[in-house]
Order: sequence, then structure tokens, then C-alpha cells
Amino acid sequence: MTAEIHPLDDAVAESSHRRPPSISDVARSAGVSVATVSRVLRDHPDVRSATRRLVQQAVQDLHYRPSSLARALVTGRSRMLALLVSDIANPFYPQLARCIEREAAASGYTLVICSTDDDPAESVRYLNRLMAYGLDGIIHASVGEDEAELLDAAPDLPIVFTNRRPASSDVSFVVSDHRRGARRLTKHLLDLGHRHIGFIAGPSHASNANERLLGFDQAMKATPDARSSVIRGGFDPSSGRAAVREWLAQGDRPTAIIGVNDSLTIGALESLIEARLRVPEDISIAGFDDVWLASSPIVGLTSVAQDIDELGRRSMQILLEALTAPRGRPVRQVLRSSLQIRKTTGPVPPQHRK
Amino acid sequence: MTAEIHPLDDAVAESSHRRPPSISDVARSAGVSVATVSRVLRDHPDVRSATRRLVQQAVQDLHYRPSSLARALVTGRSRMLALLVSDIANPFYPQLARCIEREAAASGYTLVICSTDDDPAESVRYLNRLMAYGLDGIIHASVGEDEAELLDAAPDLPIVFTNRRPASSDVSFVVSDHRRGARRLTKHLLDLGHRHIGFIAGPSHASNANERLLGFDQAMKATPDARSSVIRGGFDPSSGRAAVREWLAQGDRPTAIIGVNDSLTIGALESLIEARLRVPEDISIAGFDDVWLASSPIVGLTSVAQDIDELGRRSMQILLEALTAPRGRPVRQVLRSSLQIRKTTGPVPPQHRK
DNA sequence: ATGAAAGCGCTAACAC
DNA sequence: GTGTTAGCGCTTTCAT
Repeated sequence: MTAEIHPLDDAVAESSHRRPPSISDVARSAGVSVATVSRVLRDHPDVRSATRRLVQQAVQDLHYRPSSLARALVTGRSRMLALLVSDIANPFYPQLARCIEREAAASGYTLVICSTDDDPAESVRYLNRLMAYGLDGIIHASVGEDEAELLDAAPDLPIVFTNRRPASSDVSFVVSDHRRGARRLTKHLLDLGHRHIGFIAGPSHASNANERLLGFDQAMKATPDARSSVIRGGFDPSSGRAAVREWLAQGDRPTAIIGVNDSLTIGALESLIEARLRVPEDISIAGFDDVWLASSPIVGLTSVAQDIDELGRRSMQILLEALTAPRGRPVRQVLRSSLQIRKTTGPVPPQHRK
Repeated sequence: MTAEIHPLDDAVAESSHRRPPSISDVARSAGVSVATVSRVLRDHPDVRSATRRLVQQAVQDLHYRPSSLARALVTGRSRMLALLVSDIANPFYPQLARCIEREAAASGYTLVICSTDDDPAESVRYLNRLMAYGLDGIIHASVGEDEAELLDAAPDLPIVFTNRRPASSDVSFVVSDHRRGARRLTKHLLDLGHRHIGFIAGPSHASNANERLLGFDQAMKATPDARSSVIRGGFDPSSGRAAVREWLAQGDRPTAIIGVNDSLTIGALESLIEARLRVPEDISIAGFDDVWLASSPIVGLTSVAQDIDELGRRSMQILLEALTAPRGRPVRQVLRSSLQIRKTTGPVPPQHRK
């Protein structure tokens, strides 16, 4: 392959920093108009196949790459999507993110993951920043109290909520049946003989946390001699640790503990271990989400599993539909969760039996 | 607040879908030219403060938001950065990502996190996709064999490697002193009396993994009666499990195991537990990175800690400099790692003492 | 089937 | 100080 010589081409080796080729460079090189190049690039049928090949050749030769920027500017669609999560360090979210990422890429969309810390201001800041880039849509999986602000910062932006149920009634969502899951888990503990169960509840603004608490309450209320203790906090391991410390300090600790998610529950478990309590002989503990670590033999945490992949797949699918069909009816889906019983829950210790 | 009436304004309630205001709308509303509006937006000094206020008022009234898209198209800078990671589900990366995200946002940059699976094709695909959006720079923290491809897919793009040392000599990087860390960890085990140490090495293409292996080898070679077994694999927990299974199957297992990262090591630990081996009484085990889970009392894994936050801060700082100063000399930094001794490493069991 | 031309929303000369 | 204007790289009528 020998280099051709272009006599008197303007800018022959003129500068070491040559700008990337534009569509008009391709057009010139192929001897056609920019419109034709544009058609070829978008697989428009009205192009003679000879012309098409000509253009494709020029594209190759020049290593031409179309500018999504310019394209987005003129079409008004950036093919860029955002996923809002509470905290990418909570293992539930990477799993969701990877799944959604894959789906998005398969449909030609680029996904930007935003860790909001459940701070509404941060959510809105992110959203505004991305809207300036022409963001096409959002999957909202974080649980901060940002729904109203978000919805009116971007009234016309397709959005689907997942992991949390939106308050507004005309927004699409996919969630797990948190309440039912909580009921089943609570029932499991009651069946094991526990009559004093602690619930580490997470922040009161989070709808998924509240539904889980609700399910717990329902199951407990249905059992006359059962007694519950609820402690509020955050979603992270340190909140779990704090809750356990509080129960231990006050002397009258529950014989079983439910944490509102696995991340927090693992923190609680840490504190139990530090306090030399044996799990489940002295105390039982269980969580929600069934993240990878929960199922690991190291921890073996009893947990209410969400079908994270299905959550991701469906929310992406709903968003894609909203993206093409402008104003469809909101889609509302609830997925089954499943109770995974492992080694952190066992019968109530003898001395606490009635 | 009563609504004003705009008689005969064009497009009065003409459609429910009004397009967002552009800079020329603002200009018209403020009674100035677009150039002046642009100046105000960019804090250009050559604007009378009265005019400035006028414009700012119009911006507020119209809820105007400048289009980063258009801006990027004309300036050639998108203020968008990418972080390439191997696998966002490996807890090392979210920690790094959050730190870098924060730094980026503080400098007005938006960060896109890309999980490459250490697949070069995936890296390049991501990069191309983002370059079409005018990506300004990259922090490369994934360890796939993609260096050459990446570097010539984007020869002029500022890039800094972190977590891995690039082969090319004129690329900036910040890494931890993996080799020294490995030597210290190995020495710790040798001091405990271990003479047969297994190393689960990760993929052979990963430079950080190789440096850790190198450090291990150095320390082992310096001890005449010490014997090592090395098993190659991936970076994830299942590779750790596979390695342990192999050692157990072949009967002559090491008395101590080092995993090339914590994620993999935790997998190995799982298999030890399943095999009813007591840690550290029967066998010792340790890893690298010191992710949060390693330091948790549940696991309490001995680990060589990287200063992840510092890694993030510095790589961002180097990238920012490269972004402003076009062609500076490459920056090469090596950070200290520190050995965290916890409860998974202990003296060699009596029957294995010489 | 192809081309010419008008923008998309902005910045950056350059004029006044 | 402020306005005019020519693009940035593309898509999209509308002609031909």
C-alpha cells in the first residue's frame, strides 16, 4: 500500500493537528453532495448502490466518524439516557446499572449513571447538566425525595421509575412487590417463634422502604402477641450498625432483626458479630434485595430477592417505548420478589420462648 | 402572580409542546443582540452591568438553559470526561468513580462511567461512541489489553492511566506501588512461618496483577525453602473459588493464599469456608485493594490497601492539567500502599512447621 | 436518485 | 460596549 501524492492539496501536512473529517470532506472526496452522504450514513433507501459504495469508500479512507453532537443539535435527540441511582457503592445498583447499560447499548443509546446520594438538589443538578446535552430520557432508581422537583424540572422528558413507586399517578414504573416480600419474611420469622422483631427502616422519604415497613407492620399486627421495634436511619451499613448498638444499649433487644436492605443489614450483622452474638443461635437477621454478598456462603443472609435483571430489562423497555410513542399511557408493573432463606435466620432461642 | 396577556404574540398557546428558549429568544426579550447574551453567559467582562442585569432577567423569565450541545459543537470542547473501569460491580471501582465524579463536577465536567469488562473491543466501542459526542478526555482505570488500540483510536485525546501502568512511555499515570505491597504482604506470611504460599494471579494481560505477582515472586525467591503455587484466572470471585477448588483437589494445598485482588480473594475465602477449613487456623488468606468489605468485621481480610481517593484525586488533577496545557510532559506518579493485617492471616499450622 | 440551501443554538472574529 | 455575521457538522425540506 503506497501513499498517493496529492500535489498542491491545500493543507498538505500543514499542521500536525488536523481536525477530524466532516461530512463535507467525505462528500468532496466521494464527489457527491453532503445530502447524499447523510443519506448513506442513515441507510436511507433512495441511494443508488453504486453511489452508496462510493460514499462508503470515502468514509473508510478518511476514517470519518459522524458527530453525534451535530446530529443531536439538529434532530433534537441525543440518544443519551440517564440512570439515577442512590449510591453506586450500594451493590444493588451496579447490578441494575450493568443490565440497563447493556439494553441501552443494544438500542443505540448511551447510558450515563448518576449517583445522587438521595439528595434532591444533586438529582436536579445532574438532570439539568444532562438536559443541556439533550438527554432523551431517564430511568429513576434512586429513592430521594426529589420526585416533584425532577418532574417539573423536566416536564416533557420521558421517565420511568424503578425500585421505587412514584407518588404521581401518570408516571410509568416497575417495582418489586416490596410489601408482600416484607410480609413473607416477617411471617418466616414469626413461624420460627420470634415474638419481638426489630426493623431497621431506612429514611422515611423512601417509598420502597416504607412499603417494606408496611408489609412488616401488617404481618406483625396480625399476630397478637408479637411486638416490634422500629429504628429509622439511612440506607448504608453504618445505619445498620447504629441501630444494633441502640438495641444492645437499651437491654431489651429483639430476637430477630430485619434490615430494609442488604447493605444496611450487613452493617447490622457486623455489629452483632462484634458484640459476640451468635447468628442465628442468639439472634436472627435478614434483609432485602439479595445482593451477591448476601448469597455468598461467607454471609449467607436470609433476604427477600428482587429480580434485578428483570427490573432493568423492563424499565429500559418501557423507556424505549415512551421514547418512540410520545404520549402513551403510563405503564405500571409490579414484579414478584422471592424469599431466600439462608443461615442467618433460625428458631427463637429457648429462653425467649413462651 | 397574575398571568400577563400577550395579544397577538406569535404562537400564543399555539401548541402544548413549546420548544425550549434559545439564546436568540433571550436576546429578543432583553432587547440586545445574541452576542451580548453570549457574553453575559460566559462572564465576559466587556458588558455594562446594566445590560448584564437586563439579560440575566430575561434568562430567568424565560427559564433559559444554554445548550451544551451547541456550545460543544462550536468550541470543540464538550466538558465531558470518561472513566473506563473493568467492572463496576467490583467494589474497588465505585469508590474510585465517586471520588473522580466529585472532582470532575467541581471543575464543571460531567463524568461518564464505562464498564469495559476488560474487553478491548468494548473499550474501543465505548470510546468511539463518546468521541462522537466530543469527549474531552479519559481516565483509564480498567486493565484490559486495550492500550494500543485505545491510544491510536484517539491519538490526540488527553488520557491518564490509573490503577495500571501503561506500556507506552509518554502517557501519564498514577498507580500504587503494587510490587512493594506484594513483597510486604508475602513477607508477612513468610514471617508467620508459611513456606508454601499460593497466589491467585488474575489474567496475565493486567499490568497491575503482574506487578503484584512479581513482588510475590521476589519475596519468595529470597526465601530458599519457600515454595509457591500460582494459578491464573480472572478477577472475579468465581476465579478465586476455582483456584481453591483446584488446590484442594490436588491434595498438596498451600498453607497460605494470596489473591491478586479482594474481590477474587473473597471468592476464594468462600470456597475455604465451604470446605470447612478454618481461617486462619488451618489456612491463611489475604488480598489486595482493601475494599470496604475486606475491612468489615464480617470478613476481616488481611489486605494491601490502595489509597483509592488519592488515586482518584490525582488522576483527575493530571487530566485537568492536560486539558488546559495541550502538550505537557507526561506525569508519572506512584503512591504508597499499606499492609492491613486482620484476622485471616495467622501462624502456619503446627503440622506444617519444619 | 441527487443536490442546494436553510437552519439547529451557539461562539468568535470583526466592525462600529 | 454592543451588534453583525460567519460558521461548527449535521439533517431535512424542496427542487430537479
